[in-house]
Order: sequence, then structure tokens, then C-alpha cells
Amino acid sequence: MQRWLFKSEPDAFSIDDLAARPGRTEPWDGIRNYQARNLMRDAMTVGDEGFFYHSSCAVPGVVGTLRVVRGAYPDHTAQDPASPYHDPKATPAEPRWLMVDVQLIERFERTVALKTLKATPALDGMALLRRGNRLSIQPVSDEEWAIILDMATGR
DNA sequence: GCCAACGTTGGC
DNA sequence: GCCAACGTTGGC
Repeated sequence: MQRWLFKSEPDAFSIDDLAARPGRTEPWDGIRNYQARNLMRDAMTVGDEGFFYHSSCAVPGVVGTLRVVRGAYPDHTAQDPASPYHDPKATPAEPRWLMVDVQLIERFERTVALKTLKATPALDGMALLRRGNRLSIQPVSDEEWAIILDMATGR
């Protein structure tokens, strides 16, 4: 199983929004970056787990965990002119953009803040912390997963 | 709101 | 294929 980190701006879609969805499940739509799309298409499979990360907010950080419950399929919002994620180059034959469905596993009682991650030497190599990194879906190693989960829950 | 860093676009 | 201009991301 591969582990991931999913970024979202909580003003747009927060972990509480995911928790409120039927089945605590939601399509992770709106990915408009080729590298992130290719990760979903080529490397992500049903059963993979990920961190839910809040970006562009008061306390950026990891706020919970989720599971991939449906593998990559066309992101129809790209073909919807009314969607903020509309892409005029997307068509039914060439959908161009993909999404997966994710289900909430756990909402952490407290955020593991970006500041805390940066202050943890064992996480020095983490993709999230690399300068200028903007990838909205990125791989997380087993070691990073264990460290952050331990910080969040003490497990 | 600022701005550094990055990705994408499009003219040539 | 180069690269300048532009748009976006995201921490602060």
C-alpha cells in the first residue's frame, strides 16, 4: 500500500466537509496539475491511505487520514462550464483530468501543524517541506506516515 | 496583501 | 524548442 498527502484549502473543502458527506466519502476533484494527475493515474490504487492537509489557512497542517475507495476516473467538473475547475480542452473522449474517491478514516483531535513538521528533524526529507513544493498530491513514506500519525494520536 | 517559487501558455 | 509573460500556489 502506498501513502499520500492530499492538500486542500479548508475554505474550499475541509476535513469537516468530508466528515459531513454521506459515507464520509467524496470525489477529490479539481486537480489541474499533470504531475498530481499522473500520480493518481499511475501509482494510486484503491486501499491506499493518505493524510488530509489544510493549506492556505490560519494553521496549515495535517488534520486527519483518509482512504482511497475508488481509483482514477474522469473528473467531470473539467467539462462543466459552470464549474470553477472548468477546462475548455476537456471533452468526453479526452477528459484530460482525473479524480479519485476518498473516504475519511479519522479526523485528528488536533492539527499537526506545518510548523511542527518543520521542527521535526526526522521529516527533513519530506516532499511537503521541500522548498517551493506546490504539488497538491504527493507521496508519503511509511516512516513519515508513522511519525506524523504518532504526533497526532500518540499511537 | 506580499512575494517567492513554480507551472503553463504561446509567439517566434 | 526556447523563453518571456503570465497565472497560481501557499506560507507568512
